[in-house]
This record gives sequence, structure tokens and C-alpha cells, in this order.
Amino acid sequence: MTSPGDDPPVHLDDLTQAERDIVTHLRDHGLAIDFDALALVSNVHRAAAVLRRHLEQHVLDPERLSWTAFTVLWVLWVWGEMETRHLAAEANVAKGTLSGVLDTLEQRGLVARRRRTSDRRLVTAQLTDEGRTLITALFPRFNAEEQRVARLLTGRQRRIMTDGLRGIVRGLAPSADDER
Amino acid sequence: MTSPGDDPPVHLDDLTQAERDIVTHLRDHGLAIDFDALALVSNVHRAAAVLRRHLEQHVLDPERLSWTAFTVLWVLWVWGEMETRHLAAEANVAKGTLSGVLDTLEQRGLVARRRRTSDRRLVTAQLTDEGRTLITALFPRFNAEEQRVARLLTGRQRRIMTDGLRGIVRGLAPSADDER
DNA sequence: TATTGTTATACTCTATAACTATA
DNA sequence: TATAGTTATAGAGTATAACAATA
Repeated sequence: MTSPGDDPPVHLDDLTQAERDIVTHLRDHGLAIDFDALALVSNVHRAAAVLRRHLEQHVLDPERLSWTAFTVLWVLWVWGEMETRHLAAEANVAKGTLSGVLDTLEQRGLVARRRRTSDRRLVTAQLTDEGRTLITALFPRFNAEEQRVARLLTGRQRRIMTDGLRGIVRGLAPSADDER
Repeated sequence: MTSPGDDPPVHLDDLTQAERDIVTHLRDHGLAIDFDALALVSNVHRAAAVLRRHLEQHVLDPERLSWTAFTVLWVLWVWGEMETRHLAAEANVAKGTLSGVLDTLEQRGLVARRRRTSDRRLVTAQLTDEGRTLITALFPRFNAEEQRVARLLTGRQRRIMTDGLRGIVRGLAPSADDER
């Protein structure tokens, strides 16, 4: 599965102090732990948490939008009117959560719900003019912060990381998306 | 900041269908959006969500441990007895959250709190024997799942990704850790 | 006065399941 | 009977602020 020569020993210099302590601890215990795998997974979570906090504080909080509310506006902006179950899948939230978020966005006049006449069980959501105006103005500011983050890396690093992250999502999603 | 030649045009073939739709949408709107930055940030979040769900379902849920409870046990395992404010920082949770998690872990006999005699405002936490037994048995199983994920990538990809993620954390953390 | 940990409140999100209205 | 969306409940987490004990 892994090509030969893929796994040289851990380079302690590149690690944070915390990570060095972990290596020492695991070595002392003689446990068969793959530190590279540990470091990869834990840094994905650390980076996601730091990124989300940053974007919320700098872009979303001033507009009184939650992370999910922003994502919903963004998805509707890109794809237009959409059935709510697809919207929930795209925004990566449970359908119950989406109901509540849509209630809020509808009350604020940013989104409108509509019942399908062909199959009256279905409900679609779409941006109002006000919603479109908001996301059109807001997204470039969101993206500007994303760019600040991306500039911490080289273009080569960015491409390899984005590819790798897509690979993780593809590799785990099939078993994880049984039901939302 | 960015070295020259870092930013060739987006390679549409590498993208998911959703990402291709996004590129088309942004192009149609003529907005100055950096798609690579967008793809990087959104895939960090997607990967983190999928990873967490996977690890919870396969390793943590059967032991009735929340993500944070597991992290607390892990941190105490590696660093030993610890003042709770450092424990909260290391586990990346608010201090109010930690109080509740420690209550639960203490009731289950996995962790013990102790008040410092030198400065009686301070409280430390440490693993009980039972807690140490649990995390010593559980962590290798957690790490085995981490390895399954890591094997989706080449060793070169893993190293570059882990490095890049550390860079993001370092680049944003100073402004984000004002208060927890 | 400032700091540590605890507690309380309001909010966001999750998972699960019951419920309704349609099909 | 099955499906889509809504609603309800319990749990995990956040931010914020008040609080008691201690320094």
C-alpha cells in the first residue's frame, strides 16, 4: 500500500515541544504507536479549530452569522434553489439542525422556503435578494482571510495538502455518510 | 511572501464536481476569489469533521467517551499530573467545559482532582490506576484507526501536510489564544 | 485587586426518535 | 409502507459573566 522508502524516522527538530514530549513518552512505554499518523490527525484538528475560530471572530461574528448559517448562504449562492436534504448534506449538518438554521435565516429575510408542487413532501430553499446581497459582499471578506492563511504556505504545500485532505475525505466518507 | 511560480492555474481535473461548480460560479460573477485558498480551508474542515466522526464511531462511542474526555485522558497520560488551566489549554477546550468533563471522569473513577497546598486556588488533575489502564489499552486502538487514515496518503504527502498544518496553527494561534 | 476554578445562562450543533403530510 | 421535513429531547461544546476562595 505504502511505497518503499516512505517512512524515515521522525525528525524531532520539526516538532513542537509538546510533540517531542509525546514521542519520549511513547518511547518510554515501548508502545507500538505510529507517531506520524498521530501528528497528522491531531494537526488536522488543531488547524481546523484555529481556522474556524479565526474566521468566526474576524468575519462571521460581526454579521451575527453562525458557521453553519454562513455555509448555508454560501451553498445557496453557488447552487441556487435547492432541496433541503441536499442542502443539509452540502452544508455537512444534520437535517434537524438545518430546519432551525433555515428558521433563523428566514426570519432575518435572507432565505425563502418553498414547497414543491410536484411532490408536496419536498421543500426547497433559496436566497432572497437581501440574502444574495449579503453573501456577495461577505464572501470576498471571508476569502480574504482564507488567503491570509494560504499565504502561510507555499503553493506547492497548498496543492499537496488540499489533495491529501480530499483523499482523506474520499477515503472515509463512504463509510461515514450512511445517514445524516 | 510567496515564492515566484507558486500559483499555476487551477487544475479542474483534480477537483470534485462540487468544486468545479464553485469555480464556474465564481468565474461567472467575476469576483476576485482565490479558489486555492478556499479549497484548502474548506477541505481542512471537511477532513476534520469526517475524521472525528470516524474515530468517535469506531473507537470512542463504544467506551462512552466524548472526544474531549478522551483528549483529557490522553493529555494526562502523556504529561502526568497537571494544573487544570494548562490541561484545558492542551485539550483545546474552555475552562468551563473542562470542569464538567473532569466531574464526569472523576465520577467514573478515571481521574482524580487534588488541590495544591502551595497555592490553594489551584487544582491539579491526574489519572487514577483505572484511568491509566483504560487509556493505555484504548490509545493503541485509536492510533490504529489513525494509521488506516494515514495510509491513504504517501509518506511524502503526510510529512508535507503535517508540516503545513503546524504552520497554519502557528500562524494563527498567537492572535487566537488571547483567552480561553 | 487579580487570579483560579466553579457555576449559570444562552446559544450552536449532534444523534436519535417521534410525528405529519405526503407519496 | 416509505420518504421529507419538522419537532423534541438529551448531550457535548462555546462564550460570557458572576461567584467564592485565595493570593
